[in-house]
Amino acid sequence: IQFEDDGVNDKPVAELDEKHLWDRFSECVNEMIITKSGRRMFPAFKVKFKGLDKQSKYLIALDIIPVDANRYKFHNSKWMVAGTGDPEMPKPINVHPESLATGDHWMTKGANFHKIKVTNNITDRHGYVSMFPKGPTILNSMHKYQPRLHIVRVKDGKLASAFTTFIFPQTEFIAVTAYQNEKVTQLKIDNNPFAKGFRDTGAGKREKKR
Amino acid sequence: HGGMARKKKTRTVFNRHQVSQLEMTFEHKRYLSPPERSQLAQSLKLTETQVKIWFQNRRNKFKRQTGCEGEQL
DNA sequence: TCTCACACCTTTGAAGTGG
DNA sequence: CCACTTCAAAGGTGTGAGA
Repeated sequence: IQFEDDGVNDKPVAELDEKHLWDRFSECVNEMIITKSGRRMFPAFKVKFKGLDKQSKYLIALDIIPVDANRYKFHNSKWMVAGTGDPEMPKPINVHPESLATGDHWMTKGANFHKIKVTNNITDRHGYVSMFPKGPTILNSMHKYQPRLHIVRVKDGKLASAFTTFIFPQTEFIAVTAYQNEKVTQLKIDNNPFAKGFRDTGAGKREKKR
Repeated sequence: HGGMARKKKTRTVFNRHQVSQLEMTFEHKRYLSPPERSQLAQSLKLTETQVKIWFQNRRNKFKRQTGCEGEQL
C-alpha cells in the first residue's frame, strides 16, 4: 500500500465506546441478526479517538471480516464448530459519512457507525466504489465475524500515512437468521431502545396471543 | 382550545436534492442573507420561509449535537 | 433454518409558539 | 434571531407463524 508521508507526527489511538455493554454480549457470545433488507448491528460500533493531529484530515472506516473458515451450530446452549464454512462474499469498507474530517473533529465527536447494515441477501449488490463492493455487508448465517476499524491520514486527496487498524475482540459475533441464545435476546431487548416494547418490567406490556 | 378545528398537519418532507443542497450551503455558511435565501429558495423550488425555517432548525440541531458532548461513562 | 406480517416502540424534522 | 414544543411519518425492534 502506497502513501506519500506528509511528515505529520501523530499516534492514532481508538478506544471502543460502551465497552462494558459489548463485554456483556461478548460473555455469552454475541449474535447479529442478518435479514434480506439489511439489519443494523446492536450494540452500535462507536469509537473515541486520541493522539490524532488536530489539523490533519482523517478517513475513518469500518469493515467486517470472517474470523475463521468454520460453520457453527448452537447445541445444548453452546456454540460449537459444525463443519467447514461457506465461501465468503467480498466485504465492503464502510467509510464513515463524516469522513475527511479533522483530527480535532474525530477526537471531540468520535465516530458512530450505527447505520451500517448486515445482510444475507446475495442478490442485491449495490455496485462498487473503486475496487471495493458497496452497500450492506453480506454475511453467512452461522459464521463468525469480527469488525475492524481503520484510520488513515489524508492530505490533498492522497493518503498521507499507513492504515492504522484496530480490532476490539469483544465486538466479535456470529451472524444468525434468528437468535439462538436466549441470553443474547434478553440483552438486546434490555438495551436496544427500539426493542423497548418487549421489556417485561416497567412500561412494557409483554403479551402472548393464544 | 375551545373549537373543534381539527387541523391535519401533514408532514412535508424535502427531497434528497433539496436536503443535500441545503446541507452543502449550511456547511459553508451557517446564516443566509435575504438575497441568498431568495435565490436558494427559487432554485430548490421552496418558499423563502421554508428555507429560513430550515436554517433555523438546522442551527438548533447543530448546537444541540455539539453542545451535548459529555455523555457516556 | 429462514421469511414475513404484525404490534410496539423510537427517531426525525418541518412547522408551531413564545421570547 | 433563539429557546423550546408539536406530532405525523419513517423506520428499527423481536415475535411467532409457516415455509
